Amino acid sequence: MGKVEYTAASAADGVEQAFKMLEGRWKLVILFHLFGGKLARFSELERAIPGISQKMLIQQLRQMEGDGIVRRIVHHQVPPKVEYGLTDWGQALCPALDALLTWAGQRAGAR
Amino acid sequence: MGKVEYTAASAADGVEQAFKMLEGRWKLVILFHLFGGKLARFSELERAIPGISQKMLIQQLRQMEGDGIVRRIVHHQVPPKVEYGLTDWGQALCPALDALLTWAGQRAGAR
DNA sequence: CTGAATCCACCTCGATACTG
DNA sequence: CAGTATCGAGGTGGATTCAG
Repeated sequence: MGKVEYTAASAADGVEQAFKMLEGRWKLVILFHLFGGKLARFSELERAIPGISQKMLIQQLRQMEGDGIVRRIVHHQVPPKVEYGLTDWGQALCPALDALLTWAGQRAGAR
Repeated sequence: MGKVEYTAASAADGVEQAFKMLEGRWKLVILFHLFGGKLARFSELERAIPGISQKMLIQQLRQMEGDGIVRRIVHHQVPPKVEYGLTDWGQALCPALDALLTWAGQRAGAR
């Protein structure tokens, strides 16, 4: 494929869209609980993330599902059982988040 | 250097703090206009970023200044002249933002 | 030119209670 | 267990006006 030139504006656009998908009080926290291909049930996440409400949990999950980051696995049975995991594209977030973590860490070292 | 173990919670914490510094409707856009060590005056940024208000511009700049991402260079003269640029730490953001851009790009390729 | 100060509409989030 | 419904407080961004 051809080389692509990014203007400041278009690059900002791309990153901004990516950012929007990860914005929200709880998305990152949820994401980290799902990294490594781990699956978690709704109630497991609820317990694993102190302070989150059901409303927020389901809302953030739904949005990320809509963005193609998270996948939802429904087991038709009683009592209901639903598991959440990352899509391949969701897993691909790791390096980016790692870079951010590195950046955050550089602050302490720099002063 | 020593190997560091991150729990899901602590990693989320670090990235979340980093994220908070970049959150906001305009910060990324501003950042991209400052990458590469470029300096820009207040009014230049205002013109370069259509749709932003003075309030937002100064607000986002101040916050990033407080976070140590942006530096403010004041030239004492009339008429007033103030330039903005990135700190070294701010420049170090590039790889992280690049990773995010890559990730965003992978979506189109995957489907 | 740079920036501070108001006023206001909107959206997000939290708490609570309820349903299949 | 998994999710929905509703209400209200607070924050955020936008427009406008004023000041050094």
